[in-house]
Amino acid sequence: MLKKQLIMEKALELFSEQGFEATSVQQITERCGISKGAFYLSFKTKDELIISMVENYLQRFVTDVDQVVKSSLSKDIKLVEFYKSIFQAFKNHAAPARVFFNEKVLLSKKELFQKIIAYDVEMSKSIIYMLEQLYQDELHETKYDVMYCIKGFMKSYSELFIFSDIPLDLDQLARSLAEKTEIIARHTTIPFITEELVQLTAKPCNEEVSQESLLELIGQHLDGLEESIERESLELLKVQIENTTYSKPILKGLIENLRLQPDHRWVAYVIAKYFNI
Amino acid sequence: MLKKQLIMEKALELFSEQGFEATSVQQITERCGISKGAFYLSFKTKDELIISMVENYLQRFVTDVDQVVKSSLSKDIKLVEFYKSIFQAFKNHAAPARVFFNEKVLLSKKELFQKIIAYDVEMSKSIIYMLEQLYQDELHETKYDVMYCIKGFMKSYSELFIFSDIPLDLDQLARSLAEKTEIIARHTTIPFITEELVQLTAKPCNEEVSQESLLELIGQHLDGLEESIERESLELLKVQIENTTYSKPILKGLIENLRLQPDHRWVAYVIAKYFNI
DNA sequence: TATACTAATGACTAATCGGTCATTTGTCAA
DNA sequence: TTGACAAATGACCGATTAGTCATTAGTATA
Repeated sequence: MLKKQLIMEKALELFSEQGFEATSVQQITERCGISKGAFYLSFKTKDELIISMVENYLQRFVTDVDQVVKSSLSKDIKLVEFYKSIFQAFKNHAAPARVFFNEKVLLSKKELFQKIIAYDVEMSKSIIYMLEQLYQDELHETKYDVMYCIKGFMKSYSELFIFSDIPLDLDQLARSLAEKTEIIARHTTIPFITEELVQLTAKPCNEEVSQESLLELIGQHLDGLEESIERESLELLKVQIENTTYSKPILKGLIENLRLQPDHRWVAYVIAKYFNI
Repeated sequence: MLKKQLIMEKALELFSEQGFEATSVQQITERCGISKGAFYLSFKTKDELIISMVENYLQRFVTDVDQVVKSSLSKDIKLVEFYKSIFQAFKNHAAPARVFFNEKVLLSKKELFQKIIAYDVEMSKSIIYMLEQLYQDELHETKYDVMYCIKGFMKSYSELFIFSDIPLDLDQLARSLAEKTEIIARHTTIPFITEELVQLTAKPCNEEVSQESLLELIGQHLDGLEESIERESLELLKVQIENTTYSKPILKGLIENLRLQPDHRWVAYVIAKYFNI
């Protein structure tokens, strides 16, 4: 789908310049050099466009970071590489960052809110994974606080990339923040963020996932999905939802199959939530 | 002006629910129980409303914090009280916080952008004042980094108040963050944020680079720069600024020569901006 | 060349927007 | 009761919006 990509790119430019609500479909199609009708061949509504964009760009950001975290880099340099990859991403993709990290209008649309939260949770998990790897048992109660600090560093320092194009030394920035993280991790004694708190913020809308809406979501995903492990997993899960049979480990495995493919991460997240996994 | 206050309050509710662009004047007047005409007796335009609101709420937030900073509290407790006042404000005024700290659509309106930046600068100044008071000469080069960390803590932890209404122990939060700040201040050795950088972000980025200031900057760089490709490039560029002769590709090449050397990256950036390259 | 089919168009609609202004309502002193 | 003045109204305006659909253009097959 080349057309879809083109629209997303140009729309991104406009959203980052003017904001989502203030940008009209007309403007988007003009910048693409296509007709208004052509837009609606690619996306059913304007909302569908922004949803696709969130999936496209946030997905990439989160998985990029996760890749560094899960890489075989030595402990000495992992933290530095972690920060370097994050700010490299902010530098190269300042426009999407501006839109998705700042435009919280998006949060008034429930579906998007959930999705953005979900990606934030993914990011948190990556960071926690890294911290456990780096410090193992040294961090007990302060693990989640260190995670919050890291996210704070990201938020604060990323503004340098988002609101200006001053040339910055990424290496030094990464080393500087790695040192700060190290210091915080080694010396903090007063915890505040508990595991319980993290779980609470992960699902602020304690809205239950209804069986009906979940089956519909799965139906949509199955459409236009060719024969594959993912399809089979999804079909098995669908049966499972209608009539419980398998045990938790099997379910978890099936969901994990889906999670590997970026396109299915969201549906995997929702199913996991439904089964409380 | 009671009517003005009423409108601002109700508008704030709606903005925090739906965002600025997505909220119509009609909706505001309906919630206020007044007519559309009455709205325009208080505010000339919808934009004037949001500007007034920014002034009203951000003003209060910044001055509240500044009051604590400038107070006669002892060093031991000042940091804790600083954080307590900040999160107290976030707790009590979650709605304005949601609007003004997250809705960066506002930034597409130039006048507002400048104003919000101005308040951010005020906040930074308060924090720096506090750090100088607390640590005096102990912090040399890392002063601005500590300030960025504090702002990062604020951004990260404030989400707990903005996106949920979980009951939280403000005292422990403040003590926890005060400890983190203390640790960072005492142990950081690798600085990243320089005074120059802070001044740059304080200025609106669209500012034209004047020929005069540019020549001065180049002059500074030429001093203490021995004979080299970089020096020659810089001298050629200096001549070029005073009297255009070369074509764009040549200029770009000369600037590129400078960019390779970290020390000259900044001057390269400014020159590129001057020539619109 | 004729046919069949998809991709693309842009005039069109109904709704909504920010903003205006002739008119009505409410409140005084005389 | 009247007249004068300000406060408040809401029908109305032109512009703009998201979204539709009859029509046309382009392309592949027969």
